[in-house]
Amino acid sequence: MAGPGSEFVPLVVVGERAAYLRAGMPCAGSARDVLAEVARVEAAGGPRWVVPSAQASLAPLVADGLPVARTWDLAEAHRLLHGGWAAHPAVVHATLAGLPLDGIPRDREADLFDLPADPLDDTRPDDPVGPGGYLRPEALTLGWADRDSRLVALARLVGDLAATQQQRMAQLGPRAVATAYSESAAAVLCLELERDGLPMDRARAEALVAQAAGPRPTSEADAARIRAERDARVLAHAPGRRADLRNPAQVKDLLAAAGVEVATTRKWVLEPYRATHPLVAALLDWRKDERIATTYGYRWLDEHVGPDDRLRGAWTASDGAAGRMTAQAGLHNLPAPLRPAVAAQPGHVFVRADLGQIEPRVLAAVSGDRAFAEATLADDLYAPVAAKLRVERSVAKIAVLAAMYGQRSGAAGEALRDLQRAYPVAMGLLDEAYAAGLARRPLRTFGGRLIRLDTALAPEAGQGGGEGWDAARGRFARNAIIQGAAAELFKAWAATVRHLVRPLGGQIVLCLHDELLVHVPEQQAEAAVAVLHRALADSARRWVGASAGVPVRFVAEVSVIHRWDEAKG
DNA sequence: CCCATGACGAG
DNA sequence: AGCTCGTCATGGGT
Repeated sequence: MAGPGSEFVPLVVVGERAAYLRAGMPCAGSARDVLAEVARVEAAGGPRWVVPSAQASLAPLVADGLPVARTWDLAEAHRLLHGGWAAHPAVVHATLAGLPLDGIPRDREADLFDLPADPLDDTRPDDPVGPGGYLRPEALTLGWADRDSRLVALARLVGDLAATQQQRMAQLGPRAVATAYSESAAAVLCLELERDGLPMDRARAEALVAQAAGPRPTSEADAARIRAERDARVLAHAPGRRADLRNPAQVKDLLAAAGVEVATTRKWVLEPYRATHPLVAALLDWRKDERIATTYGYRWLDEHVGPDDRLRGAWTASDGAAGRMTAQAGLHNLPAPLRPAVAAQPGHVFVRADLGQIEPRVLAAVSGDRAFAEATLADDLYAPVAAKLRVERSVAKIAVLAAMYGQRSGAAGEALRDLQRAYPVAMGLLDEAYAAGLARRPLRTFGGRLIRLDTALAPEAGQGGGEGWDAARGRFARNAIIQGAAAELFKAWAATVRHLVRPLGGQIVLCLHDELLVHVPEQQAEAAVAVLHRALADSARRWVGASAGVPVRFVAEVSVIHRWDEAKG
């Protein structure tokens, strides 16, 4: 008896029409009817729904609150297999058919007029693949898919494409297939994150914005006055001079007149001068406030925090580089001073969990370095590394990070050489990645994601650039295999947590590279804490899988809080 | 109006 | 340290 999810069911939604194909039997019709049927099938222990993308096919189901459990996402699978971000169905199809991408036909009409076609027009064939072998540009519009037979043909094609992708994944190994599952789940999670938003304390947010940006302006003129006052507090330290603080060149001159000569006015350049002249300190503080005033101010609140006090932004499951999740509306770069405004709803708490020392632990896993894997058994991985290298912990930490990210400056020198001797397998993997970057040779992450280096950081392939760009590409490659693998483990963890907290009435409300924020009724807090730990153990074990010579330990710090700033800094 | 750049927030 | 992302403001081009 096949378990849930072992059955693959292609599902396509085009405007108001939809179709799926189960065991060769089509179900097609109005989107409302078909999706109601999908919900019933899902509730009865669903199959794995094969979709062109979660965004295109599952958005209406997610909007209705259906917790779609298992999917195969053609777009995410494509990004995994072939790298980059472009994953339109036409791109997926052409790639799998071995056709050049620059031959993909464009149909302006389909873009502009997404309307049902004339029902008497029977001149167009029912094959979604056109005469040139490419997917018809109009195939995913109602202009073409306006009748059941065509929707079913489309679903059949989607199923075939997924089958081909699976074969290619399987050639990469079982881990790549598992990664395709969790990447697909992440794409659904992205829709849920966007639907549910991040709970906010609006009054607190307004107060925090006011602290940095002043009171809410009542008019354009009022706004200008407040801005001028903010500027004046900096310019007071440079009497007799005028400068536009938003113009780096003028700021540079202003600083020079005060005796502070800098090449650029970047924060990390100025920071050392903070104490040398009060102007520098005032300027740096001004920039902090200005950031909140312009980017995270009242307009941001009004635009992105809904009437239900939830902060919402669009999410993507994988960026074009190493495959991390991204979010808009400032969800991934909320300034620390605003974090107290992220607050659980009454009767609820946040369970916050973040992965400790995730990148070196991932390095141990993906390299299979036995000695380094042994170090992961410690709560603090750098302690055993320091002991082995006979150096201070801080030195060991800098050396490990330098190895992973390709530091050029600084003095990690001798420790780096010792690191090479102590953990040759892990360091060798990093060196291979660096070499691949130099040679523009593509890489794959542990989970099978293709890291393309022919286009990355290339001014123009072949010409120019020089050593600076080559080395930058090397560092990018070195970092991508770690960052990318960490993103895969993170998403596998998140997908597991998503399933396990639902019965508790909980939901993931934020994903932050190595951190999960789960919103849960307070009486379920302890259960959720246990879930987060268990989910990590399970997903890490599945993810590391057969390569486990020595087990690699992953750890999560989990805390129950009411406001986001409560847990450790 | 588009686009590159500088600056900075987060991990 | 090094890498990724998103966002805003400026200023040089069209």
